Amino acid sequence: MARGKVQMKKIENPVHRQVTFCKRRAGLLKKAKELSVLCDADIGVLIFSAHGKVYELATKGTMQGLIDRYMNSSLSGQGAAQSSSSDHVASQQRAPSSDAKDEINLLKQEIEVLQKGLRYMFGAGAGAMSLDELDVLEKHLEIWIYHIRSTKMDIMFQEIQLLRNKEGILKAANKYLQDKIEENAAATNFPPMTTNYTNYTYPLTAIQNELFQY
Amino acid sequence: MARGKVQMKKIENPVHRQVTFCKRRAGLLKKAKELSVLCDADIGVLIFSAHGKVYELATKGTMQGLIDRYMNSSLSGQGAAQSSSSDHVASQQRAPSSDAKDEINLLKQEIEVLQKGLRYMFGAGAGAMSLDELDVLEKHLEIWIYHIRSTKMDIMFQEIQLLRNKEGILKAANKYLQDKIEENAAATNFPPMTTNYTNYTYPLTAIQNELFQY
DNA sequence: ATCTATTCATAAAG
DNA sequence: TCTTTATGAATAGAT
Repeated sequence: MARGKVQMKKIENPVHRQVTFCKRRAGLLKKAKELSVLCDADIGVLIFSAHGKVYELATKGTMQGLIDRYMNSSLSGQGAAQSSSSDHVASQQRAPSSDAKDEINLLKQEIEVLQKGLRYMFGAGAGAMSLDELDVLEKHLEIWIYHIRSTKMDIMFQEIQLLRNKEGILKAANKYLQDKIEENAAATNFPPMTTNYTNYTYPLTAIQNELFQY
Repeated sequence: MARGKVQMKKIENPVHRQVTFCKRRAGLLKKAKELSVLCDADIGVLIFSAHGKVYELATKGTMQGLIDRYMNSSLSGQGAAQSSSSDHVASQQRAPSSDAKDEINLLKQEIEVLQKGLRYMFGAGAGAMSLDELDVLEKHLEIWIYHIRSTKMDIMFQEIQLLRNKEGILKAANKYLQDKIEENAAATNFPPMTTNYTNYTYPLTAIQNELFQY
């Protein structure tokens, strides 16, 4: 960059490091956006600062959406992308159209690993799995758990939304009915009748008030 | 860049677009690694090409690990994010109904305290931990994550129960009010009034029937 | 993939 | 943090 080539190691001066962090973080996110727009790609960036803050960018939808997509693609893409502390490396395609045979073979391999894993879990084949196989198995289990949790969350959240809607409609209906009763009471010209009506409606109002404080 | 300023829109020529995608993708990942090294940050990058390929980079651990970390941090909702094409937003609180809200806030505080503790631990004892100690720590963290997740589940489940109770009581109250109206209608000796009442109650009954089929 | 003319990003300073 | 500026990096277009 400017005024001297930069050394590729951690900047020791905390002030310099912080300043550089801000600048380069902004630069990185800008580059990500540009790549996304220019090349029609969807990009997610997660940055965890040393101090624990999280910065994120999702060029399409939400980060959660991109994560879901990533999880799904790594289900079929398994081994390829190792990324880790150095490389990028692309993983597989998810499109079933082009290489159906390859995909089938991949799935067969996957099933084999998983069957082996199941045997391993039940103690029969302890020691029979290689480290690599165990890595694959671990990744699969993580993804499975992730999917299960995510699905559970979605279902529960949907149910909560549904119940809230029901509640709103019921409250409205209830209010409507009450108004009708009061209206009728007002329309009636017999004082004793009015008293009668209020005796019926008050308890309900009380119930409602309690209810809606949750 | 070179030979003409680039327009910030999708490159229409597919060949140009592909070339630029490769170049800029490499550039972006390089920048991410640099930022990670220079500023001691942990970065994850996910790139979904328009053709469905997935490219990833995780500067520390695995992408799965970074995702887990992201999920947990967005649970405690600190959010210092930014994002451009749309947003970001780091806090995604979901089921806040007064009761559950308090519990969620409590958990958030607890998580924050624990995160501070962890940062302290890592900062103070980095490099000083043995493999066995790290194993113990890892196990603890797993258990911790498990507890966080199951607590989230519990809170959501409680909210569902609460809403179901509310629903039941509201239905009862509604029925009671309807009965009152019908009772009044029967007690009234003016035919036109009776017609009036039924006109009011039928629509509501219809609403209820629809509702309770969910 | 390689080359090169340009624009871009940014380290250091204010 | 924001601005300025000198200079190293990234890269569009061509080969």
